[in-house]
Amino acid sequence: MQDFLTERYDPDLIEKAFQSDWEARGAYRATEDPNREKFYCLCMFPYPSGRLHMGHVRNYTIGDVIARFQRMNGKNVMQPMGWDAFGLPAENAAIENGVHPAKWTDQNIAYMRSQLERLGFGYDWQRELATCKTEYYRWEQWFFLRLYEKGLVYRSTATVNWDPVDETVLANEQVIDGRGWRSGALVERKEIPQWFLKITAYAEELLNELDNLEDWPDAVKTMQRNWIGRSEGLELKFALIGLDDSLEVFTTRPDTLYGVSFMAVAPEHPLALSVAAADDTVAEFLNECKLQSTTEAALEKMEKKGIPLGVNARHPLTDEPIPVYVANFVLMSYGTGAVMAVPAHDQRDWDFAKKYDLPIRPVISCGNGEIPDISKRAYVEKGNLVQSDVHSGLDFEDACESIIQLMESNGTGVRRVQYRLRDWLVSRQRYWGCPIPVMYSEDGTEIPVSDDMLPVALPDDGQGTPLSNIKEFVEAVLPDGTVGRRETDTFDTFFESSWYFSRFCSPDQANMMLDDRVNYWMPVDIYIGGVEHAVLHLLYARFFHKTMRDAGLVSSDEPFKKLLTQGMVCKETYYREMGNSRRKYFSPEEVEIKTDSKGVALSGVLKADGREVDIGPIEKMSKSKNNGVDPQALIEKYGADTVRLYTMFAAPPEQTLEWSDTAVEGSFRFLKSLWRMVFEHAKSTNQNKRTYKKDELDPVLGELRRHIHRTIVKVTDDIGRRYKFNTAIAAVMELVNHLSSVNADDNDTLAIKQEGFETVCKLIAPVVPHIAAAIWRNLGSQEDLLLVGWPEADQKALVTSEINIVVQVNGRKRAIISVPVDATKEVYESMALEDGNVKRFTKDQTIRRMIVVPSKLVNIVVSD
RNA sequence: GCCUGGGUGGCGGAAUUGGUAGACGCAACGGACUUAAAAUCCGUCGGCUUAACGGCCGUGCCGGUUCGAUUCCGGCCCUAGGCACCA
Repeated sequence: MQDFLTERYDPDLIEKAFQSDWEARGAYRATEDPNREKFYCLCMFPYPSGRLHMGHVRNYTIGDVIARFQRMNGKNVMQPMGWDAFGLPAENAAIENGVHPAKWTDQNIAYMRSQLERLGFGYDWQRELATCKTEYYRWEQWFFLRLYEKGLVYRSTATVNWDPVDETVLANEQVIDGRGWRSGALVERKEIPQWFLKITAYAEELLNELDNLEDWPDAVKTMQRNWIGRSEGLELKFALIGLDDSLEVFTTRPDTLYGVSFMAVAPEHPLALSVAAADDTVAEFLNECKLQSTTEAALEKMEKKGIPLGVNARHPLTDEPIPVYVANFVLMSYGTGAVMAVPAHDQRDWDFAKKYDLPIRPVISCGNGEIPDISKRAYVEKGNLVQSDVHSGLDFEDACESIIQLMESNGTGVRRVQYRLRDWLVSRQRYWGCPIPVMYSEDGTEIPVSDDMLPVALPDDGQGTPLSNIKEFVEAVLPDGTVGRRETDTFDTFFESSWYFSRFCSPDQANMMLDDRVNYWMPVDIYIGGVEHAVLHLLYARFFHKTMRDAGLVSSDEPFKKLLTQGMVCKETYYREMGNSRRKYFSPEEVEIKTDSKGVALSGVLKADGREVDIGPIEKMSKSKNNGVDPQALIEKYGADTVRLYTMFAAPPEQTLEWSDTAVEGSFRFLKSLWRMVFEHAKSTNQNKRTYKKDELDPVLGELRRHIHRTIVKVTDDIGRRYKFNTAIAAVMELVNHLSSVNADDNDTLAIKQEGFETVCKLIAPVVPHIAAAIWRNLGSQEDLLLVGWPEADQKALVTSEINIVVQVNGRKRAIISVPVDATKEVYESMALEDGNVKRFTKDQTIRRMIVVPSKLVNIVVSD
């Protein structure tokens, strides 16, 4: 390996030299070793979209910093990388460019792998996997069959977005303003049979075990709790007058039962469908509902509408007739698909009742026992019951208890725990996914594919068309020799991403899904990825892991010990209005920004035509907003270390990072000047190691050495405990500034500076491994920086005799004084009172109190 | 609409357990070097005020708790992410 003793910092040369050295040595290969403490460091694997984006760079740099830090601290580190390779974009590319999804995906993987290598990430590439390969997905087909055997899989109907022109199912993102993105046709809701996984069977455990995930962010745990949405209440039947049937509803407010003034069912509810069969007005309303979006957000935001079904239910306590409506805001997929409405005590019911002039009957009193004012809005607080027959006067708890018991005793109701969480719909009507291993006989009977027929491989000739169009795939010979048809749905890609972290432990295992090695590495010690995955991916992965545990494949209860949710990478958007509320977005490279003297962006001009563009809000870098900054260009201009340093320095990992091109320059400048300083230093020491006597340093060098060791403490804590890489880097910069300000060339100074630079090397090695390794050599060390341990602070160097404390008068800072470290409370007080500026503010005043916080401050409370 | 975050100088951010608001960096401005530019180096840098020491105001807005609040509590505004077929 060459030396790098040049004055000029040449990142390209250095980085490529070390990267090929690491590769040749297999420096990041991980092997199981029961005698060493393992550390499994994992970043969410990427979708191979074509090129890395800044979100990837940020994500993987965070992971690499942590992995390198843990390695230097003696852990047996495993950091793998793979590809979440099934998904929609590959199908779109196939349709648009005529290239097969597999080929498109493989090309993307090859290019993106080269980008990751160029960034110097310490991955064990021998463990690389891609979910679109049969070696991977055959095992999830195998495991699906185990779940099928256990009854955790079932088939049922569910709503999809249906494009009536293209006759195809659309993803939510393919529906734009209610129309299909290619055909432009109005999209309809359609019910089709699909496969589900019974995640609700694990709802209780998924909820309870959140309490044990100490190293997960509270925000994520709260989101998952709310998503699971456990609630206790009453499920009860309202008999339908004149029909031999009843309507089941669930309520968390049984105490408001006497206030029910109407009922509402979802448009897909059997009752609504049967009425519609004979009633054109209702049928028309249901058709209208069919044009509504299938997303919950859209359903909640739209105008609440309903129509009476001409059917009445009987109130189970008062026997009164209650009108039944069909309403567009009731979700068939939540609860029973029907609700009882209490307009006096629920705002949405109140709005609906006002609109359709339905009775609003208060049954809950305010604090003082009075009937609340419900003329302007619903009264949603809890309180004592009124106008509720024998239950009047009871409080919330007693009323619920008493009403539930009454309903249970007469057989119209039952106490129930309800979850908001719905079963996981795993079917997708797509080509580029893992085929669901089921066949059907002529009469429609499900026949699971037998293990020895696995994998059910994707046919090669699909070009983004659904599997149902490929005759050779659909037709299959059943075990009894007759011809049946294959299931043509493929799995949701969350299926693949729910267990890849376990497969990384035994990626080469050809005979089993997982082997013993999984229990050495799992659980993942730290899992790093975007906050946008806080609920779906992370909940599915937890669920899947538990089903694997119950199948005896893994021994841990939870897959991820610590979770670090990384913030988005954002950037300004540039666009022009194109009419009918459509916008055309321009990429940052296409736009020139004019700023005022303070650097605030005033206007943007499109380079191509010189005309102005609108500057939009700062948003997550995305294809649709065309506001991505290409990391490749930055790597080529500044090198990987600068890109890594900037992304770690600009913001703490959890926070959104607003991209700034100019600030990158600052990170490059820091590395350049560090390089030059070490070069100058190496020249003046002539590569001779110097020693010094710790006890005989002059005060300036003593302070410098204290700073070196204080920085070790700070950086160790910032990276190892706080995961605040930005402040760790700031602390190193401060130390470097200090080192550069000491310019003598006597023996002691050079020796302390040597100690300082060596420390800087080790402290920044996780962030900028290439330059750190090169500088390390320039400092004259023959050891390999990868094998050098993390520095330890010399406690003796940290000792100081005096400390600065703040003196406040009535909570306002008036002075900073220096006190001996071992000063008593009395010394603090008398020294504080002696200060000149403090005296100005205490003169002619009476001292009421003195608050002393040792080694921090003294607050003198005075008054006239 | 619901759930979860965030709001601090011109900008990114710091202040770790309620104890010095603005570390570190970017931009800007002034100066040195240079034929010139770039690069580099030195200095200034929240607002108002003061000859200076210093003082007053200031962490989205309104209110509260406290000797002391960017930090805790209540209400409001703005903003980002998620909302089950983007991954």
